[in-house]
Amino acid sequence: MLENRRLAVLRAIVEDYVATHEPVGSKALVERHHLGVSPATIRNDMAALEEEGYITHPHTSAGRIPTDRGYRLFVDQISNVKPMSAPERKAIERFLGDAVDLDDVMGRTVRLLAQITQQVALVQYPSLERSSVRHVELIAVSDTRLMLVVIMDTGRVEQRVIECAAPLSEQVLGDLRARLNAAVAEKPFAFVSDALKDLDKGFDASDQRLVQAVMAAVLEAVTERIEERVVLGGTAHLARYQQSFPMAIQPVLEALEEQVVLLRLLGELSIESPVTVRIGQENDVHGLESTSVVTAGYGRTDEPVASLGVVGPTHMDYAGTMSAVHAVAQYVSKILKGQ
Amino acid sequence: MLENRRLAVLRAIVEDYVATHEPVGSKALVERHHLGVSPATIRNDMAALEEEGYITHPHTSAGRIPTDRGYRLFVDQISNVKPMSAPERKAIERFLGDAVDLDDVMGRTVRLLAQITQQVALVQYPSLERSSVRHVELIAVSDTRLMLVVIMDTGRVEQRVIECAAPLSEQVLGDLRARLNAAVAEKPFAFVSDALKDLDKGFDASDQRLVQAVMAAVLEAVTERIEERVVLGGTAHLARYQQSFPMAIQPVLEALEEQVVLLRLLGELSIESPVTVRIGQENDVHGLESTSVVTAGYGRTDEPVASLGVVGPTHMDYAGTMSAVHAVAQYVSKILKGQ
DNA sequence: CTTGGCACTCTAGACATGCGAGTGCTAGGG
DNA sequence: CCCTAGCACTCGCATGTCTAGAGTGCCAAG
Repeated sequence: MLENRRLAVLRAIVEDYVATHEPVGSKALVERHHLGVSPATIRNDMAALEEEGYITHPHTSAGRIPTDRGYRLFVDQISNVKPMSAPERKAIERFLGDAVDLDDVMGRTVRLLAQITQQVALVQYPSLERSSVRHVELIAVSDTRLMLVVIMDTGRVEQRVIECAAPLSEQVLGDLRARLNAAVAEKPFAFVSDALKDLDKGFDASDQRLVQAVMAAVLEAVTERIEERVVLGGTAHLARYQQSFPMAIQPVLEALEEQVVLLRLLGELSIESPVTVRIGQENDVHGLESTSVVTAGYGRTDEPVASLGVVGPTHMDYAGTMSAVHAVAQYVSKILKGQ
Repeated sequence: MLENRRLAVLRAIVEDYVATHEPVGSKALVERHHLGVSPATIRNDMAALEEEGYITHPHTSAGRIPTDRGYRLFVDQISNVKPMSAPERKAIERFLGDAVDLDDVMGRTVRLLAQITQQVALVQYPSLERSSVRHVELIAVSDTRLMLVVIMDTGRVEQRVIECAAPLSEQVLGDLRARLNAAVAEKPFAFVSDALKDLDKGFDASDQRLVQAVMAAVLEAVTERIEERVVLGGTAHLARYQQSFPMAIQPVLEALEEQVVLLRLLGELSIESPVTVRIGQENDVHGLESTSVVTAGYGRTDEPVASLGVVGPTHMDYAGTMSAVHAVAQYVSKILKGQ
């Protein structure tokens, strides 16, 4: 009973603070939320909550605001991720469904997510997937530089540049191209390594080095954790926060420009929950200590291979954001499966 | 003589204001710049300059700041774009030279430009270029959806999705793929239209619609003003301005998220000058009325086909920014030619 | 045309002050 | 044992006032 009310008080504080962005006092609390007790009682509870580290004072004569720890407890209480309304769902599906290719899907997704949550949206794509090689192309870009293009089943395309010691002969190139395609075309990624094994046998000794370099590049293109793109959108929403808030957006913008940082943010997903939330200091990323990150996995198959999410102030609407992220992740997966 | 000094005064005002970001008064002017006259004289000149609309007062008892028109006059006076130092040039060349593909070149360029100018950098690429088709690939992504991939000589790749009314037959697809490649491979873009003209003749009447759709898509991929990517970097620098300045960055960030806006910004280049500068209101783009944009063209050939630039506050260091933009554009062109 | 002087204007910063929101504590009631 | 009411206290914030200083505009003299 007692513990229950304390939780309710914490929840009320978080909700009010998220809504108003102003420290919330005991009197305002009992007025807005119909807790059946007096302000004085609330004050006692508040003192206890503060003792336990869930809320703080900006200064003595101000109301309370939640700490990171408070938000964490609050978020953990949110069990039921409320679904989106039917018209919302329809709009999302239509908007994403119009996309023409993967880049477009991702571009639309990031805009959609930023729009819905009114925060900065991130989408990472594509992680390595089960698919096969469609076609391999070799292009001589100059005397000693070769461009390798690998087209995947999915329509994804990888490019590599290969430096050659000796000038390239068009004949050898044509030969190599033909054999490469014969060997790897339609092969799933997992078998490419095998398929390439004996490819260099049929070539002159003088061309061996080139052939092996190309083979290595092809293998790298399909097996290595290849270029992961991250797109982001809605950075303008950052500006809104700091109008009413003493949060420096410069370090946030800086962090958001680092691909590596973004990949790390999006990389670690929790297993048990469909939506991962990292609050304030829980992000050990320089510049994002005073923001929260909400992410979810998505993918063509049932186990997620890539992830998307949003970055916002710690005083965000967690329930709404979490459901939006979850919903968008699901719809993107659906779209990808449909293709 | 008189006119000369007025210009000198304007220049001095701009320089001081750019350096300090504070309204500059008559006394400070004569102290810092050794104009051989007294503050009172400067005051008269200032009054004249204000009359002509080159400078203003924030309020009666404050110093003067340049207007957009003042900056314009100032910029037009800058004739000699000062070159970069030798070590700087070396560093630039090395940094850009390490790039592995076009995406990488552009990613590096945008970071470099943002780093040098300490402003927001934009790079647009690639505009339509004189090159030819290397290979065309058709992939059935589902029963009724077809993905078209066109690989260019340059290594650039375009993708299109084609919807088909009837289910696809693998036979027809293979046939079409072979004929397409025979027809367009190695053809410069300009001749693709011709080469495709009679391609649909050899197919069954039932497949005509599909074939024509594919032909149209190929043509579109190579001739239409195809997807122009714009990358941007250094948005964190925006935050710095507004710390010391009452400029809202939200509309700027919003504008920078619109691809269309960016393309328009980068699209219009002046012909006579290697570097284009648009100051304040000269950008008729919503959100960028209080910023200046400095752009330059670049490209594989001598006539520029794409452009890059920076967006910054109107009180930027024009001379430095212009030379940086110019230099980077040149080095990018050089790298592209070298490939 | 330039210069020095002078009166005037306006802002930024310092300082004082009253208000009000909010707290903590203590004594009393269910 | 927990809740409630009341009360004194603390502080930040907004407001108002004042002053110093920077800068201007104008005028008369060189």
